[in-house]
Amino acid sequence: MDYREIIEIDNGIEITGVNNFEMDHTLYGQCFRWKRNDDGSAIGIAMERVIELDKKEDTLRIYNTNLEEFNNIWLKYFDFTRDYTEIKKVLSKDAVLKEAIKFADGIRILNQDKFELILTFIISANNRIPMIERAVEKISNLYGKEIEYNNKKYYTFPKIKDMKDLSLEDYEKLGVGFRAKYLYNTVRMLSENGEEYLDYISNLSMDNCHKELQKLSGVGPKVADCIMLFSMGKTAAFPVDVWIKKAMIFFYNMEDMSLNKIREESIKMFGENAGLAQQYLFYYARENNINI
DNA sequence: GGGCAGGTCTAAG
DNA sequence: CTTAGACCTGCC
Repeated sequence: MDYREIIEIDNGIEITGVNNFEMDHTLYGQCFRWKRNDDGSAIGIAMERVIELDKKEDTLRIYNTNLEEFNNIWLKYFDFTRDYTEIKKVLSKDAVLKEAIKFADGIRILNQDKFELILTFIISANNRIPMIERAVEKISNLYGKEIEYNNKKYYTFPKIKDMKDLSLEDYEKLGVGFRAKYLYNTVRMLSENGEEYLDYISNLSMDNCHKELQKLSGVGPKVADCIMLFSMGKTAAFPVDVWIKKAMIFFYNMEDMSLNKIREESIKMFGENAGLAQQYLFYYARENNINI
C-alpha cells in the first residue's frame, strides 16, 4: 500500500503516508494537461474534472474532490491500487534500473482516458511538448465541456461523440500539421466501431491489443504502447522512442537494431513490469541527457 | 536559414 | 517483413 490514511478536508482530501509518488516524476511526461505551479503544486484537467495537487513531505492534498470521488476515480487514475515498493524491489535486481529508480523514485503510471490518450499521443508523434499541449488545449476548448473552478473556466477533453462529425478542415485548424488527417481518420473509425470498441481492445492480449491499435491512423508501435501503458493498464507495454533506444544501447549494450527488436528484447528482459522499467529509464536517460 | 522534435505512412526491395 | 524519405509547424 502506497498510502496510510485518507481524510476529507475543506474542499478536498488529504492523504497521509504517501510513498512512491512525486508530482514532478509523474504528471508531466504521460499527460499534457497538468500545469506546474512555481511552488511545485499542480492543477490539472482529467477525467472530466479539475483538481489541484499539493504534496508536502509524505502528505498529498487533492483539492476540488471528495472521498467518494477519490475512491471512484483518482485511486485508479494515480494507480494507488498498485504497490510500487514491491515492483521496485523486483526491478532493482537489475543494476541499471536500481540507479534509474533512485533517480526518479516517484514515478507512477497514470491510468487515463483511452480516447484522450489516443488523440494526444497521435499528436505527439515527431512533435514538441509545448506544441502538443497547445493542440490538446485547443481541442478541449473547442469541443470539450466547460467547467468552472475558483471563478475560472476550464475545458474537459471531449468524448468521441463530441468530435465524430468534424471535417478534415476542422482538424487542420488545430495546428497539428500533417497529423490532422490521422486524427480525422481515427475519430471516424472509433465512432464507427461504437462505444464498447476501446473497452474491447483493452481486454485483448498484449500482442493483439498492440496490433489492433495500430489499425488506427497515426498509431504506430510506439504510440500503441503508450496507449496500452497509460490508459489500458497494460504494464508490460514498452514504448520505444529515440530516448529509450539510446538508453538501451547505452546502458545495456544492446546493438543498434530496429525499434521493434529493441521492444521485443526489452519486454523479454523486464517482463510484466516492462512499462514501469521504461518510465524509470526514460526519465533517467532524459534527465542525464545521455548521448551515444 | 537548415535542422530538429517523445514517429508514422508510404513505397519499394 | 524491413527500411529509406517525406512530413506540418515553430523555435533554435
